Amino acid sequence: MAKNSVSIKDVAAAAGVSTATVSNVFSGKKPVKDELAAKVRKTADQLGYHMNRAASTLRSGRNQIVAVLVPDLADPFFTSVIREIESQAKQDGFEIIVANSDNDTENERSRLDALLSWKPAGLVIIPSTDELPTRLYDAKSDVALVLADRVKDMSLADSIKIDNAGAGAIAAKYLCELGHRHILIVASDESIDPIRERVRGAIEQVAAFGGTADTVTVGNRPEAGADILSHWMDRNARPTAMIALTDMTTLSVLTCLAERRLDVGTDISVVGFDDYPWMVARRTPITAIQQPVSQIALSIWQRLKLRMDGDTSAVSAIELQCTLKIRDSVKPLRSLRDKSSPSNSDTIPIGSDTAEPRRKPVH
Amino acid sequence: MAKNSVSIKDVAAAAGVSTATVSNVFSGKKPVKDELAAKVRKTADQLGYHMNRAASTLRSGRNQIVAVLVPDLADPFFTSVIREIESQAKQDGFEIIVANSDNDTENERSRLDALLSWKPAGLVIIPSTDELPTRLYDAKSDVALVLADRVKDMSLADSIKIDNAGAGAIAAKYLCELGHRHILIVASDESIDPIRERVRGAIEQVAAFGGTADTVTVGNRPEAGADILSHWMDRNARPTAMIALTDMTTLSVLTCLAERRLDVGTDISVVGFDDYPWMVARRTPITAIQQPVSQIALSIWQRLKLRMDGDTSAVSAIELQCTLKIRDSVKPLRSLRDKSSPSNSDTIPIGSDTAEPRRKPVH
DNA sequence: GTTTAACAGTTAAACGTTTAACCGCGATTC
DNA sequence: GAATCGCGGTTAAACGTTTAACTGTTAAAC
Repeated sequence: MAKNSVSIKDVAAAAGVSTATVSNVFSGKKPVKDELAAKVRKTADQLGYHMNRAASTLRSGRNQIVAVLVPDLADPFFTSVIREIESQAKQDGFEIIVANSDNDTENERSRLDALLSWKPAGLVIIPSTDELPTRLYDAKSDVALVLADRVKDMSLADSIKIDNAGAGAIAAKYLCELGHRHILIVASDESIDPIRERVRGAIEQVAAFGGTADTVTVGNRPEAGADILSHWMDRNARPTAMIALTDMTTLSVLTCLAERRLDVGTDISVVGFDDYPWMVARRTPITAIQQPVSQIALSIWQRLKLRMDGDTSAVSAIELQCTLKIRDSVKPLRSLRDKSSPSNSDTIPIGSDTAEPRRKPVH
Repeated sequence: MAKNSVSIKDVAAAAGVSTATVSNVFSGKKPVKDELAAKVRKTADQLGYHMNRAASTLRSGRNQIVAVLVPDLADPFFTSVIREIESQAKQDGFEIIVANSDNDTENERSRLDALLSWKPAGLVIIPSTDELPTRLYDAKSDVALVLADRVKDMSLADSIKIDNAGAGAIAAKYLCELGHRHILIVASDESIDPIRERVRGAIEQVAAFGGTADTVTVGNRPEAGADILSHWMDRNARPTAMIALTDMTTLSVLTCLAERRLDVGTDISVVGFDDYPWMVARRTPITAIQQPVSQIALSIWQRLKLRMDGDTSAVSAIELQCTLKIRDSVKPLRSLRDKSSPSNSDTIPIGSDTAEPRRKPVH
C-alpha cells in the first residue's frame, strides 16, 4: 500500500554502489570487501531496508519457506512436532507455513494445492490417511518432501516414523509381565496403517503371553471416544488393563474411566500414549508409551534440509523407537520374579494362566 | 529447480488469448466471457498450471498470507487460537505462517522482522510482554495488524482480549459464595498486564467478601511451576482454594497437589483456566474459567479482514467475557442460601467470617 | 615483462504476475 | 446519424530481486 517501501535500489544509490553489490552483501553469494559491506549495511539500516521476499523468490526460484501439513491442529502431538520444526527452521532462516487437513482426504488435497502454490522449498506432510494425494506425485520433483508419522508407502519420499508395532508391543509386554492377561486395546482409527501396526504389535505380544486382547476403535475426539468406549464396557467383561494407542485415545480412556468411577491404577491399569504435562498433574500419574517427539522433528528437518540442499540419494525410511515411561497407572497383578514383596494383588485369579501358558490365537 | 513450471504465458499461448485475460480469469478482477473463461481454465488444467504466488505478490504488492506470532507454540491456548484462525483464513483464501517468540522480547523482534519480510497482508500478534517491538510502529502502515490476548497499549492497533479482571473476579466470587475465605491465586507471570489484571480482579473480589488472598507467581512451565508452588506451600498455611490464572498454571497447581497427595475437591478446591479434554479426563473434573477461544479467533479474523479490505476507521478494542464452567473441583464450605441441603462442610470454621464481614485490604 | 588468475565490482536481463492505458465494436442516447 | 458509452479484450510496463556476463585492477606465475 504505502510507497514507503525502500528497495535494494535505494540502498544502492545511497551507498554509491550497484544493486548487485547490495544483494551480495545480504546474500553472501559473492564476497564483498568488509569496509564496503559495512557501509552498505549501515545505509540499509538507516533507510530501514528490508528485503522483499517475493522478489527474491521470484527471481531465484527458491523460497525460504517450508510448508507443513498436519491432520489436526487440535492434536497436541502434531502441534508439538510443529513447534520443534519451527524452532529448527528458524535457525536455518526458514519460515514455516502450516495447514490443517482436518483428517480429511479431500481437504488434504485442496490444502496441499494451496500450499504448493507458494512454491515452498520444502514440504513436510503428516498424511491423514494411507493414500496420498496424486498431486504429490507431480510436485515431487519440485519440492523437497518428507513424510512423517502416518506413513504407509515409504517408497515415494523420505519418511520418518516410529516403530509402531514395537510401540504397541512394549506396552503389552510390560502389562503381561506384570500378570495382566485380559487387555483392551483402544485404537483411534484402524483405517490408518500405523495404528493397525500398533494394534498388531500389542496383540501379538499379548498372544505370546497367552492372554486375550480385544480392540475397540474410538476415533480422535476424546468425548465421543469416551462414549464409544463406555458403550463397549457396558457389554463386555472388564479387562484388567487398557492400552491407549494415541494421545487422544488416552484421553478417551481416562474420561470413560472417570465417568464410570473406576480408579486408574487400582480398579484398572492404564498405559497411555505420548507425554504431556497433564499426565503427571493427577493423583495417579499415567504410565505411557512415549514417542521421541523432538527427535522425530529433528530427523524430519535434517532430512528435509538435505533434500533442499540438493541431495538426490535414494529415499530413506527412518524408524524411531518409543520408550515406556513407567509411572503409577499400572498395577502389578502378581509379583515379578525379581521382586520379593508379594505386592498388592487383587481379585483377579493368579497362577492359572502362568501354570499352563496357552498360546491360543487372540481377537 | 525443474523447468517444468508452466506460466501464465504458456496458458495464454495455448488458449490463444493474452496473459491479461488469463490473469483476469483467475483473479476475477475484470469480467471475462464465460465461454472464454472456461476454455482458459481447461487449458490451464491440461497444462497443470498453478500460479506463482511470488510473482503475484511482487507485482500486486499484496500477499494472500497472514503471519501469526505467538509467545509459545507449546501452550495449547495459543495453538487452539492458531487452529481457529487457520480455519477462518482458509475460507478466505489466505494461508497462515506461524512463528514462536518463546516468551522473549529479543526473539519476538527478530521473528517479527522475518515475518514482515514476507509482506503479509495481515499480522496477528499475541505479544510476549507489555512492550511491543518498535519495528511494529514502522510497519503499521503497511500491514493490517491485530493484537490479541496480551494487550496493554490498546491505541496502536485493533485488539481482542478478554475481560481479565472479570475473569479473575468470576472465579473468586464463585469461591467466596461457597464460603471460601482463604484463597491462593496462582499466576504465571505478573510482568504481563493481563495477568496482573486477573490477579487484581480476583483479589478485589475476595476482599469484598472479607477474605484473604495470596498470590504466587510460578511461570509458564508446569513442572517448574509445581516446584515453586510446593515451596510456597511448605511455608504457608494451606488455603481452602486455589485459582489458577492460565492453562499452564492450572497444570502446575494440579501437579503440585498430586505430589503432595492432596485430593482436589475434598482436601482443597481448585478453579482452573481454559478448557481442555484432560480437565474432564479425571476423577474430579476441573471447574474452570473458560475463555471463548473460537470467538476470540473469530473476532481476530473479522477485524483483520476488515483492515485488509482497507477499512481505516479508528482502532477498536474488543473485550470478551469469560464464563465459569462449574464441574467438581470446588467444594462448598457452607451451604448456599438457595440450597437446602447442608452439604458436606468440613474442618474449616463457618459463620465467623459471615457474621462480621471485614473489609480489610488484602495482600 | 608478459601472461594468467583471482578478485571486486558493475550492468542489464530475466523471473511470472498484475494493471494502467488502449482499442474495436456494438448498443444507446439525443 | 453522430456522439457517447460499456464491454471484452490486448499491450506493455512495471514490481524488487538475483545472476550470468562483463570490466578493471592487482597479484602470482613463468
